[in-house]
Amino acid sequence: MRNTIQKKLVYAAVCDLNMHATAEQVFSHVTLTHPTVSKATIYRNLHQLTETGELINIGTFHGAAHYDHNCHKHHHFVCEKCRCVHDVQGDYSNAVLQSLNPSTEFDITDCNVTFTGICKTCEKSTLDRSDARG
Amino acid sequence: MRNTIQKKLVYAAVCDLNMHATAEQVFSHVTLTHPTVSKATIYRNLHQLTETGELINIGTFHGAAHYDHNCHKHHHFVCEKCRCVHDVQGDYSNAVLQSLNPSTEFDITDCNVTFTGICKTCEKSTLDRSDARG
DNA sequence: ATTCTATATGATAATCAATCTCAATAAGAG
DNA sequence: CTCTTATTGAGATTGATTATCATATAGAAT
Repeated sequence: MRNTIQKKLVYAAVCDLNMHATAEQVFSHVTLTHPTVSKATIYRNLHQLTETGELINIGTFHGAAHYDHNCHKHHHFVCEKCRCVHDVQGDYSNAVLQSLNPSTEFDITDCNVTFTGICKTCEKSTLDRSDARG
Repeated sequence: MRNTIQKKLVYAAVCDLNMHATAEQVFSHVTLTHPTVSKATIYRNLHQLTETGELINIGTFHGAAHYDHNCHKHHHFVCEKCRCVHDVQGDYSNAVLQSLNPSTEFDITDCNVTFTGICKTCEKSTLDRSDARG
């Protein structure tokens, strides 16, 4: 595994963008200063950095994956309207895993807890619109 | 909302395929007997049936969505190798939600708990391969 | 510093899942 | 049976990601 400048740029972008960036956002950010970096390189490095544990891949169930450089245990909230991603502090995975009956069909090694709902921004804009209607 | 034969076929396919089918699998199954049904119709009806609560959309974080006709509260296990989906009985969402500190940034209305690991089939084939190597 | 070689890159095509478009069809109310 | 409107089929389109492959380069060995 080589420490290329592209890899450093990808990692730096996820940090600079301050949490939860998509591959597309990383691509835009990197190409601002290094216009020749390929999108494939962005994806390849996001993968590699995830495998080495330097980044976390946040699956959101719909659309693009988001990436997080905050690798201490925590969870995420995904807004069902705008699909923005926010941190939820705490570690609920272990509690769930400990209360789980062991399965004979498969070896459960982890559990993903993702919170959903509506973020304050979307909630506010909904209220604004219903106000406007009467 | 009309009760078209296509909608019945889609629902029946998810049941016949016995849990966790993808849109693609539903399409293949339906077109066995009704070759003219369009893929768009499969997707449209899977959506509609999910909205009415007759089906559940199982997000797996990677690849296609799976659909489940078992609508009583339960969770899912996703194998990280073959990405097969299995049921995990119980309802851990409420327990997690109740132990959660209320957020001021967003209204959390639900939480998704998905278990990951390696299924017995994949585990066995891994062992077989390492046996073969020595 | 120079050479070497496997890994990484850039450009782009290909794939995969899902959605959109729109004329034609058909549920189901009247 | 008629009418209205939701639904359909076919295929184009989008969006996210992966694959391909000749070229470039990181880093180890000289």
